Amino acid sequence: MKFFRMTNQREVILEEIGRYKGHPTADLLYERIKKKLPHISLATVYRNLEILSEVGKIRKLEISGRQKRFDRELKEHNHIYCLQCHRIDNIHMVSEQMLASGSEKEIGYKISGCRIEFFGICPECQRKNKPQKQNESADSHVTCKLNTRQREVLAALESYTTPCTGKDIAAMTSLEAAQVSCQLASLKKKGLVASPARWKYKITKAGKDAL
Amino acid sequence: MKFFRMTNQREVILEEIGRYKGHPTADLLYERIKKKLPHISLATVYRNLEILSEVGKIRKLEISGRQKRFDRELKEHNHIYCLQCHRIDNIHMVSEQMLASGSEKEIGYKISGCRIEFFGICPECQRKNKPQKQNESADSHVTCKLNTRQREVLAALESYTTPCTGKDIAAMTSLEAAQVSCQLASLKKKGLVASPARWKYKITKAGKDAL
DNA sequence: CCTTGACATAGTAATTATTACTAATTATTT
DNA sequence: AAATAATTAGTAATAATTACTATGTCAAGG
Ligand SMILES: [Mn+2]
Ligand SMILES: [Mn+2]
Ligand SMILES: [Zn+2]
Ligand SMILES: [Zn+2]
Repeated sequence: MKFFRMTNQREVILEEIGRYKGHPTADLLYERIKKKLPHISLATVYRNLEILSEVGKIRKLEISGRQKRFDRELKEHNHIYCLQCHRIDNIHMVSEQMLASGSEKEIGYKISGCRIEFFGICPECQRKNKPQKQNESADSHVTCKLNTRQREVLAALESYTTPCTGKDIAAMTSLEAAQVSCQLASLKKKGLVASPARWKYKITKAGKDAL
Repeated sequence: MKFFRMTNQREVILEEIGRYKGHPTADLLYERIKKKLPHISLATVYRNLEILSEVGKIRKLEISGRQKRFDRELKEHNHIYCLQCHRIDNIHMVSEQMLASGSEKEIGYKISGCRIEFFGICPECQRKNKPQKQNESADSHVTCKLNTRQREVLAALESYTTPCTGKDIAAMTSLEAAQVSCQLASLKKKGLVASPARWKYKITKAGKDAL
């Protein structure tokens, strides 16, 4: 494992976040830190803000579509931001209560919405994470049924909701039309694609599983 | 008001989002649209995705710290994304229910968290939005009590939680130390800053209001 | 028809925030 | 002290998005 050194730069960065009320951006902090460490580099500030948030000394705040911000407050809390001036304030209630009650008065915001994002590990990634020992066997075992061309065709089909033609697929992939129709035929035989209408193809449940 | 023309480019963009299952990014859509309109420009795709989401024909999805994505589904729903591969899926329950019940099985994600962001208009912006007619009077009325130097000093003080010295403020602003101490004295007389200890200054409630 | 002005476009340049790279520096372990 | 590991400043590069510019399209109104 990697050893974490509390360097002078890191101490000053931490101190400056602590001194600052609110949710400063990396460049704002840089401007301030420069006053104390005139030779520090912006890259150092960025790198250390990242590292400090990884080791849990600060929190990284990623508000959608905006610059990252950093937070000295480690207690669990949510945030509210202004659509107009983009300032960010703390909020200490949970969503439902919040929206229901008239407690918006408390912080003075006129609330127009709320974005909720869950995150975690998707089924595919969970599957990918499991096998660690059988590197080569896994590869040869799973792919023995699908060659790269078939896989490419299947992947292309998977991303469409409506049935599409071989030409469509050829356009989406690096394959030629002839190659595509050849692969489609073979995939259809295996039951991985279906043809709801002449020249129209669509991935099947089995096809999705095979991917 | 601005007139919205449904151009060919816009039709193709809309159609391609509709055909695509999931939450495509601008560049992915561009790659596909190019197959149909080889001369379209990436800037046109970006511009129109923005406009189409403004007029409500699609939804813009801004997942924190990542590329924007677009969604043909207009019904109200939330999203879940994978920390590892960054794929995004729909989710149709509300936060609390979701986390409580074991319904994560349903979508197969291993949920590790949830980000909640409220947004709206902050008190300051609400205030700023009100006066529209008295442009010049507002300016002269509010600022008659605070000159730019005082305002600068006050703003610097406001952003600190701990009391700080005149030197601190001088470092943060474009002002010289002498100027700062002169302004601090005058601000203190007006009750806009307090001095909890010799050489240490701190903004007062009145000072915050004056800003 | 022909002009006028609003809207849109392709192509490109510029911007912004962030990350990657590199050689030098500093701290830690042997 | 020498070897190793972590960190740094400075700079280059990247990625996504937006701004700019000259050109093109279209729908009235005379
Ligand atoms: Mn906070
Ligand atoms: Mn969706
Ligand atoms: Zn995943
Ligand atoms: Zn605001």
